[in-house]
Amino acid sequence: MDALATPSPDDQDSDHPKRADARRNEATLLAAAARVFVANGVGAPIRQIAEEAGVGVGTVYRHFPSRADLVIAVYRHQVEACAESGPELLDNADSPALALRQWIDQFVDFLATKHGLAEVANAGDQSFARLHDYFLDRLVPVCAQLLTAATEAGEITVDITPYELMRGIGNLCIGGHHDDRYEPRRLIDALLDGLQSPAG
Amino acid sequence: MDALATPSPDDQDSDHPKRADARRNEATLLAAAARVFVANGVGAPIRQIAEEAGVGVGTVYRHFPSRADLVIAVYRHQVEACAESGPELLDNADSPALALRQWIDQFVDFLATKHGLAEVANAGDQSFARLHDYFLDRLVPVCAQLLTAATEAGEITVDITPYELMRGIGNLCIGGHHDDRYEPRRLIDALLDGLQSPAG
DNA sequence: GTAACATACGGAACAGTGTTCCGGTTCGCA
DNA sequence: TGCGAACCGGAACACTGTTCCGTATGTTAC
Repeated sequence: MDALATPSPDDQDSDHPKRADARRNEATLLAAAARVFVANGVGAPIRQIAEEAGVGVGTVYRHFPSRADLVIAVYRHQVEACAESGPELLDNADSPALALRQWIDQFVDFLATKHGLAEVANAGDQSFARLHDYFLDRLVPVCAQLLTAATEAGEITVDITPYELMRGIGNLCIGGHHDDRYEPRRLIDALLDGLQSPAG
Repeated sequence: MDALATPSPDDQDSDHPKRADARRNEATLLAAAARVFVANGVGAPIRQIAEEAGVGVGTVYRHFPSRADLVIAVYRHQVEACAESGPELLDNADSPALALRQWIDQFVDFLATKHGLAEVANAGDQSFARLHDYFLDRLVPVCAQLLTAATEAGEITVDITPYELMRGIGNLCIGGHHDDRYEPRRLIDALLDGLQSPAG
């Protein structure tokens, strides 16, 4: 769980606060990475991010030991927002199943707008294991809550684990950009229909 | 289309038949690649395949200009078999929808047993574009036939293109091994249920 | 203000991979 | 047997991730 505790800009409140230049560089790196990710996807070379930030590669690795840590840091806010919107949607929607659909829709939006994020977060790529885990640890519980509510309301009739559902959604989003013939949302809708169908 | 015509062991019947050593090496390479793919997945280093075959890397590239060509050659028979079984299943099954399900089940079997094939065939990996195209060119028409039949029989009520369905199935299979918590088939079943559900 | 120390920086260097290229070898044919 | 074409092997290049260490900088104590 807390293996996922990633350095956030404001946890240098220990005995030895970070040096000013270090804090500055971390912020610069986050901004540079965000720009590069938008332009070239989350798989962009580390060197490119270092150059964009005007620092050496060593500095990148010191702040973010793995590329996954960098990606997590860049998208942390959005993932948190997504996680927090779950209970909210559950309270406000007309039905739990609807809330689940809205929540998933939001998640798909997030994945779709991040060039290559789904590919890398869900595929077996070992170097992104931490990213994979972060997404799952943060979002599966939320998904579980929505899924349970929908099941208890009798709206979801098929047995499926929250983990599987999240994986499935993530997988379906792979390649959703740069191919007009493939629109993940249609399949995701069908999948959710299937979970609600009494056919079994 | 025929941009996918891949060198098969027996198309040197042109004016300049391949030399004996070349033919021998191609066969050796195919066998070696098959072994390495099973052991280390289809993403294994080219050097490893060359070593396993006892040839230089240059030889690998001469016979198979891209890694995708090698993968295609290794799995060609199975893909062909899958493609050919489509019409057969349609003839023999109780209903078109059932035939579609059986066909997809077979395809999933194929993907699941090939270590990392789904990852590489469906993800955006540029160097595997030919593999992606081969799968699609060969299987989408078959899928289309089954899908059309099922739709005309009124068993499939949701609008979806064969291309999208194949992509979706392939995507869902990603990461299906080495993770007991994720069983693609459950989601694929749900997806197909969704396509059949009148809910829309 | 400055000395001394810890911290952080930059980028060279190493390792693994894909891909190309070419000198040398082998095959097939006359 | 001799010769040209086809083929082979692996060195060499390009690109990427990752580590390491001499140097520079910020921070603190005096």
